[in-house]
Amino acid sequence: MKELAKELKVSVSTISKALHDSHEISDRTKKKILDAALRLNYTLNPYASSLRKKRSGTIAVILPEVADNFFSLAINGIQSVAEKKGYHVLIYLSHEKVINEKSMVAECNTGRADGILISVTSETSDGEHIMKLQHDNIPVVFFDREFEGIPVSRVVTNDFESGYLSAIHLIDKGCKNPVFLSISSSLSICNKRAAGFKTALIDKKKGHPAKAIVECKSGNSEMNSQIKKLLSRKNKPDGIVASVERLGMSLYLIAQEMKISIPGDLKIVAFSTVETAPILNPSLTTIVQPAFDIGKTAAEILFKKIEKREKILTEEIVILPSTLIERRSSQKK
Amino acid sequence: MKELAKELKVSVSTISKALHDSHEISDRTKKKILDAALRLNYTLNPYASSLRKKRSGTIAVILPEVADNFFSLAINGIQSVAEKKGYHVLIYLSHEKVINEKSMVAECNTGRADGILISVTSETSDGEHIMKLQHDNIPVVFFDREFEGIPVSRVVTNDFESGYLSAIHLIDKGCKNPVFLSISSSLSICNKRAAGFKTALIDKKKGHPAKAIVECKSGNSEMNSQIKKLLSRKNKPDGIVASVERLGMSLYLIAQEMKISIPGDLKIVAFSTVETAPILNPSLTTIVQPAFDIGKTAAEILFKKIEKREKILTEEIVILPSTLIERRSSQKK
DNA sequence: ATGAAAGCGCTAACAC
DNA sequence: GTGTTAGCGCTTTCAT
Repeated sequence: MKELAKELKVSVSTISKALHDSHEISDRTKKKILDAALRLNYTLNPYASSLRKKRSGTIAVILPEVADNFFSLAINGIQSVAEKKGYHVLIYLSHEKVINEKSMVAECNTGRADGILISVTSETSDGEHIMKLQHDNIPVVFFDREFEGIPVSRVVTNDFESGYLSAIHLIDKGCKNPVFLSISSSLSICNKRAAGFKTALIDKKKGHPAKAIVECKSGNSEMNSQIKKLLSRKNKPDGIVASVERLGMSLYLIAQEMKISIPGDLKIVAFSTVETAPILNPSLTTIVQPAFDIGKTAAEILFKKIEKREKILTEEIVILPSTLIERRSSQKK
Repeated sequence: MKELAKELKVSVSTISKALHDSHEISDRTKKKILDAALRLNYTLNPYASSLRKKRSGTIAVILPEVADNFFSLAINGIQSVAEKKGYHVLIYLSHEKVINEKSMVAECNTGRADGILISVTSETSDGEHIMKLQHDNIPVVFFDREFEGIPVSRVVTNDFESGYLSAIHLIDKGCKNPVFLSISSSLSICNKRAAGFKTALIDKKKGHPAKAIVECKSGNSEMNSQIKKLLSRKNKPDGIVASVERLGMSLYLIAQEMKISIPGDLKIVAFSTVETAPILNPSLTTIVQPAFDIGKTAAEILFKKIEKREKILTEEIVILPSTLIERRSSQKK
């Protein structure tokens, strides 16, 4: 910048202003400076700007996993609005470990990001680290996987209703003993789905509400053996709702292996955005979350918070509904 | 930092050194400083450090799309090594538009990132923007989708051989008229796969090598109609290799719609890492790229370049082989 | 409309 | 082992 200034015989402040298209600078000077910058291949140093302005122009996204269609789509939504705002996006993958999540949150609490979007791990059992962020005045918005009981804005789907609906669907299709496969009893979205499911059984007086929620630790080998046990016990279910995509996939593989016929012996509904649902064998009935819009909306709320930098900790809650798409895996005989 | 210094009655440089665990500082002082930092909730400002050190501690990844299993897995690989190195990862999605790619590359050429990993769009037809990065002395490594003809390190899979193998596989399974569905004639990985395919037909004197490569523009509606046309023309193929995941999925959906029996009337092999391959209807024969390792290796090479900051523009090329996994979609009658 | 100068928070060279 | 100081590249206030 100094070089540029010398070259053009103007001051650095003039350059800075010109590069920011300030109205204080004449068009002629602006053009001269812009041209010279281009010619000399000069660009502002973003970190010097950040340091001076105390804004990084960056947001961080902390999420469990990117190799999951839901999260990929959500990132697309987030990125679409960040791009429009001229912001950069840092991605952190917690891999479902709360210890990673905490250190990542701490990393973001150094001024590195102007705001954080977060989808918590299935282990996350307290919200202190997240509250600390807010306390230090850096805006946070949950997308999809919220942590309940703390005043943080969030964009989620209608988990309870979807859980309810999934049970009704299985009952309608003739299931006598439907079961909800939960991935974690500390993950609130999962619990809400489970609660909706259970409530439906009670309302309709079907199945065994008290025994209808089966928890299945993630981590593949253990998960698989738990599913196998479930599918071979005496009062085995004739209908299963998979609370997350991964469980649905495992269920299919295991059913195939155990030669259990879907939907004949077992009907399946999965919470999932997986694109291959219509071409699976059999095609899979899914409850599809509006992943892109969840990400997009969460980012929009975050930017609203970033832009009005007052300390208004309003807790905005947006609920975007999921859609049940019926396919062969839950077909009535 | 100044506050901390005042509080503890030491100098700022002592603090800086202590926080970086310098051997110049006594353990007692270090502990005192670390404790106080924790107590006062103090952390280094990363942008001030970046400014001073002329290193950002950040790498950028530019890729077409994250909602694609291959890229998701590659990101996991990249992130795993970035994390180990204590680096942060900026993600940019070009959405297959070269114009986006160019502006993203330019963004990265401001000192924002210490190195760039890039998988080019299917539109990218020159490497100038990328050469400019290298010229400005910021290291670049291609992962998977390289741009050929410029001296940039790259980590790719054995595309030619895999293409060759895919043709041999279809021929072995009895196909008389196998076709390779290409997504773009400017994407080098796709061309290499196609070239391998064609070479196999020539070597084995099967099919119609000159007409065996069919290009299919991406962008969904057009793509679908092109596939339909292919599947209903007079000399329609009895075997297809889908050059990328998305094409394979579309092919399945359309075949289902058109009631074409797989593998009876049409055998399919897809370049894909999709997890649902074994539970598709029918299960899908895939050529699986080592996505995680491609990302991981590319990141490792990038860090090697970042760390030895000399201007050695050695062009390192790593080829990690793909694996053909045979399933029902290509089964012999 | 332009320029001078202070300072954002840190690091590193050097002095003690 | 600890302190002093210059300066990274920029923005912004104030002066002209």
